[in-house]
This record gives sequence, C-alpha cells and structure tokens, in this order.
Amino acid sequence: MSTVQGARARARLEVTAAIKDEARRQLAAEGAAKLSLRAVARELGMVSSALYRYFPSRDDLLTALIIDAYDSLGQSAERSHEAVAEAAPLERWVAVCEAVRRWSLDHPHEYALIYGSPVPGYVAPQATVPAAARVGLLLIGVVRDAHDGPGGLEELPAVPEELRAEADRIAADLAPDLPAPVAAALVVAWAQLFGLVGFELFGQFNRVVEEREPFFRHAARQLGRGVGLH
Amino acid sequence: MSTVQGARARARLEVTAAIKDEARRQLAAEGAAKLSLRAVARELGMVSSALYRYFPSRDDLLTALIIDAYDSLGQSAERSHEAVAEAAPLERWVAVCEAVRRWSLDHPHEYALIYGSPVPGYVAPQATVPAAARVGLLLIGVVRDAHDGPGGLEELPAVPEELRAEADRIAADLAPDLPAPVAAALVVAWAQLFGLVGFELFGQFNRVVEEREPFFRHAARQLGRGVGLH
DNA sequence: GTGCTGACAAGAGCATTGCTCTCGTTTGTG
DNA sequence: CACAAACGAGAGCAATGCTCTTGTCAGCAC
Repeated sequence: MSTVQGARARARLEVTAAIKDEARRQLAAEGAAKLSLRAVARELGMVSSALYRYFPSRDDLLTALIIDAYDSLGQSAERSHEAVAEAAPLERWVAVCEAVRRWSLDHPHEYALIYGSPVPGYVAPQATVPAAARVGLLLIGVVRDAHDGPGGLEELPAVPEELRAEADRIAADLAPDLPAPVAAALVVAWAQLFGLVGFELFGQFNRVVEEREPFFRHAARQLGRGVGLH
Repeated sequence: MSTVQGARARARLEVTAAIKDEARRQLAAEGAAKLSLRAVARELGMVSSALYRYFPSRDDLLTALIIDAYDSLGQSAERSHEAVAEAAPLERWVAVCEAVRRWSLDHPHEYALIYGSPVPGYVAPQATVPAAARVGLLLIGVVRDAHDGPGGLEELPAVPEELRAEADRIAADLAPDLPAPVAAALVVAWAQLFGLVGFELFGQFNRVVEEREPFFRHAARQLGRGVGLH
C-alpha cells in the first residue's frame, strides 16, 4: 500500500472525471441528444468499449451529469445568496431567483437536462433527489429567516378548505416552523420560478418579452410577495 | 380532372395522415427520443426510404407533430372554456388552466415536445408560432372580458419604473385595450402556469405534493388573482 | 522475488438508426 | 397518347449503443 488510496483507485477517479468533463463539453456544445459515447471516447483517445468500464450505459453517464448539474446550480444559487446575506429577505429571495436564471442562461443544455423533458425513459434516479432539493431548501431558508426575523412575514390568506389537510402535510414535511399557507405558497412559487426561467430559455418569450432581465426581476419580486415577503 | 382534388393528392394526404398517426402512437408510447422513422415505416408496411417522400427528415416529422400538439392543446382549452362561457371570469380562467393541466397529463410526451427541451437542434420553426399562441390568446380573452364586463378588473399596482416602457410595449403588442400592468402580469401568469404543469408532469412534485388537483386549482386561482381577476 | 488474480484496454462485431441514390413503375395531364 | 412528375423498393453509407473475446499489465499474497 504505497499510497493512501491506491494508485489504481486514483487513476480510476481521474479517468471518470475526464470522461464527465468531455461529456459535459459535448453536452454544452450540442445538447443531450447528440452526446455520443463513442465521440467522448474518441476525444479522450480511448476506444468506445473501454468507456463502459466506467459507465455501464449512456444513461448512466447522463445521470452523473444530471447530479453534477443540480450541484452546480445549487452552488451558484448558494454563492449568490451568501453575497447578499445581510440584505432584506425580499432582496435575498430575488437574488436567489436571479442566480437560478443566470445559471440557466449560462448552462442551457444542462438546464434542459434537469428541468426539461426527462431525456432517458422516465426514471428520476433516487440519487438525484438530494442534489435537486438544494435550491428549494435555499428558498425555504430565506422565508424562514424572514418569518423569524424582525419584520416577520406578511400574513397569507388561509388556503381553501379542500386543500387544508394537504397544506398542513406539505408544511410538516418541508418546514414545520412555517404556517401552512406559506409552505403551500412556497411550493407554488418554486414551480413558477422555473416556469419563468424555462419559458425564457426555450424561446417562448421570443417576440413577446424583450427586456428580459427587468421583467424577470419584477416577476421574481412578485413571487416573493406571494409567499409573504416584503 | 375526374375528382375535385385529384386522386393522387388525396392519397398523399391519407398517407401523410397515416404516418403522423403512427408517429404519434410511437411518441405517446416511447417518447420523442425513441421515435424512429424506420419503425414508423415498418409499421405502415412501407420501406423507410418511401417515407422521405412525405417528410424530408425526422425533424420535419417532429415539427408536424409539434404543430398538431399545439392545436390539440389549444382545442382542448377552447372547448373547456366554451363549457363555462357563462361563468365568472375567474372561474373561466381556472377552467382554462385546468384544461391545460388535464391535456398535459393525458399527453405527456406531446407536452414534452412543445414545452420541454427543444428536441431537435434549437429551431422553433416559424410555422409553429400561430398554433403556439392559442392558449395565450384564450387567457387574454378571459381577462379582456373581465375588464370590459360588469365586475371590471382589480386595479394592479403600477410596474416598477425600469419596466414601464417594456410593459407598455407588451400591452401594445398583446392587448392594446388592457392596462400595461395587466398585460405584463398576464405574460408572467402564462409562464407560471406552465411551470406548475411542467413540475407536476416531470415528477418534481413527487414526494412533495400529493393532492395534485386541489393544489393546482388553488394555484390557478392565485394566478388569476395575480392578473386582476376576482 | 514470484505467481496469480482482477482490472483494464483494444478490437471485432451486431443490431439499429437517419439519410441518399438509383432504378423501375404508376399516374395524372398537356 | 406520350411524357414528366410522383412514387415505392432496394441497396448502401456512416454513425450509434452495446456486447464479447482476447491480450496485457499492475498490484497483492506468499
């Protein structure tokens, strides 16, 4: 045992990383549909069959890229949030939303991979769940801070009777310390945020919205108000 | 000229329709990624090269399916709207939203085709634009009716200064008879609607929201209030 | 040190795909 | 009636994901 981890294991990690890097490059350049195992192998100077020692199938490679994408998005959002950690909750909320938008515009194909149509079959592998939750947790955190902070949270109208139980369940799962209407509104806002980003990204706003950035900022603000921030 | 349109032309239309039908079947069964020209031809008892007389490429077939999907969605929404044409504007708004959700759940792969990641390259062919606008126009109509109707429209706060000009432009393009803040809010709500639907469809709500239908109805109602309906 | 085992790379190969080209045949029309 | 356009069939090309077999080399136990 000359090295801590074994030279073999280290080499394996390096090759795995190189494969993912090259795959990410092709993903960014051409999109998920054109990501080809053979092309990745070719670019790396290996033969295609050798690649299967590291990823048992193309879908497994894609899954790895999906997890990385969630992480990258989460990290971006968290960093942007830290930069305005002292600001008022509504400003922090908007900052997180804008970070999500920025990342998405900068990584359109990776966005499509995680929030567009599920590319492989339909399976969202269990492994992606924790990574996927990061942005959501961040938004919850902002609202919780506002709730506990000096200004408090705007009181939201009660949810309709038919939704009372469900809202309670959502709150219990996501943020037991927040009022049920706030928790429900948070989930709605979370989905709506990605609706806005997706529409801009996939061209639905072409010929409709020109000044995308102020438009989005305004919408994000409204979203924040919808969960009780002010 | 024995027939009105020529037997040949009619045959062509029939074959074209048969191809699209079979393609739609495969799309619904397996998704856009697995839609194969050869498989379609095989199922129709023709040879693959013959199919190219009708669609010059796989992308062209997909484009045809996209237009049909937009039309199908638009028709669904319009029908649902007509069924509640006498109701209050907010009810009609919710009905249209629910029709969009219903159609999307019933045609997940077609939804993915038009609102998911752009499957081929990036091109949204010009031909799809009018079909794509139908749901939007329907929503605009509901709000316009409310604006002109007895109850009127809730007054919306003015948009921030940085967005004033853009909101005016959007209103001029989309609905010159509506106040600019309403027009801007409409675009936002439009995007958010598809954010909600997409999140449910693509599994983002798994383990988060259980009672999807009342949850969506509530969210749709909020969306309607956001554009001034009541 | 010396073997042995398991990880690895390389190559050939299979089924499938989108698409092109060529060659007869049919068909509607000037 | 003749002719051109439309059509179907088949072969073929380059590429893909994936499998199987074969040779090789590194790292471990003895």
